[in-house]
Amino acid sequence: MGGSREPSHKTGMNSPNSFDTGVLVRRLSSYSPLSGADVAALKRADRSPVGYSRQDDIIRPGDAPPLLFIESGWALRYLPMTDGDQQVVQVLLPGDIVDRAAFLPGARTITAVKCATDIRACALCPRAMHEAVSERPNVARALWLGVMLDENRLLEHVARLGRRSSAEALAHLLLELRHLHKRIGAMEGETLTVPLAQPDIGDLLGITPVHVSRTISSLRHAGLIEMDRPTLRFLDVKRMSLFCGFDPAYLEAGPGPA
Amino acid sequence: MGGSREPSHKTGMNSPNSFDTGVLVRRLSSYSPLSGADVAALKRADRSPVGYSRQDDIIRPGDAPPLLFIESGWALRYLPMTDGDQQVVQVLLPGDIVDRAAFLPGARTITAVKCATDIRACALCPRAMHEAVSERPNVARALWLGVMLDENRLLEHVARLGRRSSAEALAHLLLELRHLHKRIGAMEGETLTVPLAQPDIGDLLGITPVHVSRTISSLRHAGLIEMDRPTLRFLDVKRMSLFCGFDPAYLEAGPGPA
DNA sequence: CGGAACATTGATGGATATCAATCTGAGTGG
DNA sequence: CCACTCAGATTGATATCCATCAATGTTCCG
Repeated sequence: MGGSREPSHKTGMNSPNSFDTGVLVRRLSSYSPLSGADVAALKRADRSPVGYSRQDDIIRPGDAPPLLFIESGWALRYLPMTDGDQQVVQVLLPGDIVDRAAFLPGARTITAVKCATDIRACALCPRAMHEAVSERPNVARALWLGVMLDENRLLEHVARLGRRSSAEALAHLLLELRHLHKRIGAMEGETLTVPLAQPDIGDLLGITPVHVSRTISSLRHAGLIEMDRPTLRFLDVKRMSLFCGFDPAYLEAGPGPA
Repeated sequence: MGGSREPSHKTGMNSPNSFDTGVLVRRLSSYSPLSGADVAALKRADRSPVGYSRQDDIIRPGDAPPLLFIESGWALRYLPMTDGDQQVVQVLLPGDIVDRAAFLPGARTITAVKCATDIRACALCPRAMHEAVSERPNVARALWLGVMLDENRLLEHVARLGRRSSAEALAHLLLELRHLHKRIGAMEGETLTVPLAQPDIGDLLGITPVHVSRTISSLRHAGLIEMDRPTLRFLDVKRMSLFCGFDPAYLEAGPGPA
C-alpha cells in the first residue's frame, strides 16, 4: 500500500533557515512585492525542514494536513479512487503549499500527496502565519494571489481532461511545466528535467500508461519534443502551443493591461 | 456572440436588503456560526441586486470581475476553448460567489459565467468586505471554508472527467447537486428541479449532447433516475452512489471526527 | 545476478464522437 | 390563432480514440 507515511529523516537538513524560507519568500514576492518586515514576519513562521523519500505519502485523505511547503523536489496531489486508480489534480513544485486546508484549524483534506522525487519540505507555524496574514497586507495579498493562480491551473486541468485529446492534453501540460520553470530560470535553454514516470503522467491525464507511451511517441514524431526520462526538450514551442491551444495568460500573476 | 453582457434590468428588484443578504448570510453561517455583529458587518457590504436573463454572460475571460453572489437561479462558470467548445468548471447556485478573483483588486478572471436560468445577483462592496474579513474572524473563517469546499468540488470534478465513464460521471454530478439541495431543504422528497439543458450537461462532463441523451437514457433504464426537464427524480440513491463511487465527505464543512 | 518497475509495440474490444434523420415543444411574427 | 422557426431531445449507423490484453525489452537497484 504506497510508501511509508513517516518522513525519511527529520534531521540532516543543515542548510540555515534563511535559505529554507528562501523558496517560499521568492515565490510570494514574485506574486506581490514584499518589504523587509513582510519577509521577517514570514521567517518568524519558519520551522525545521523535513525530508521525504520518493513514493512516500506526505498526507492522505482524512488527515488534518500539516502546514508545509515544498522546498525541493516534485510531489503529486491526487484523489484515490474506489477502484484503486488515482487522479492527480496538481503537480506540486518548489514553493508550492502542500495543502491549504492546513490554514483552517481542524479541517481535513480529501486529497493525498505523494513524492515523485525525494523531497525537502518546510513546515510553517500556523499561529505565526495567521499573524503575518492579518498584520501584513502584502503577505495576505501574495498568498491570495497564489490561491487564485492555483485555481487557474486547476481550471485549465479540467479543460485538459474534458475537452482535449490525449496528445493535446499532454502537450498543454508540458507547456505549463515549461512556462513555470522558464520564469524562475530553472531551464537550460529548451531543456527541462521532468522526473515523472509514464504512469504518473497517466494519472494526471486520466489515461493508461500504455497510451501515455503512444501519446509521447506521437508528439515525438510530430517533431514537437524529445523526451528521454528525465530529460524533456521542446523543439517547436510555437507550433506546440498552437496545436493544443496553450495560452500562458492563466499563469500570469499581475493584473492585466488597464 | 452569446447573450448580452448588460444586466437585463437594474431596477425592479424590490425585495428589501435584509432579504438580499439573506442567501449569503445563510450560506456563510452554515460554514461557521456568525454573531449578530458578523451579520451586521456583512450587511454593510450589501449593494443593490441586479437581474440577468437566461443565456446572458455575467462575466467574460479578461474581465476584472465584479464582486457578486448569486441570489436566485443557476449559472455556469466555464472556460471557452479555442475551437468554440466550452468546458464548464463550476455550477453556481444561490449563495455562490460568481468569481473570487473579485477579492483581488485589479485581478482578471480567465473564466466566463453564463446564466442557465434568469438570475438575481447581489453586488458586495469590496471595501466593506475587506473590512469584514480583517475585523471579523468568523466571517474570514466562513469565507475561507467556502474556498476550500469549492476547491473540493473542483477536485471531484477533475476526478469525474479523468477517471469515470460518462454514466458514472453523470450519476456523480447529479448526486452532488442532490446533496447540496437536500441540505438547504430545496428538494421535495427525492425530486429536484435541474434547469440545465442536455448541451449544458455535455459541457460539464466533456461529452457531446448526443451522448448526454444516451447516458441519461442508460441511468433511466438502470432504474436510478427519472428525468423530464426540468424535473429530476432519484429512485435509488444508495445503488446510484455505489455505482459511481459517490461519497459526500467532500461537501461537508466541519472538521471531521477528532 | 535476479527481480521489479518502467517502456515499447502489436492485436483486439469497448466507449464515445460524428453524421444524419426525425420528433417535440417553445417562442415569434403574421 | 396559426404558421414558422429554432433549440432541444432521441435514435440509428459508422468512425475514431483510447482501454485492455499480451509479449518483449530495458533500466535500475538490491
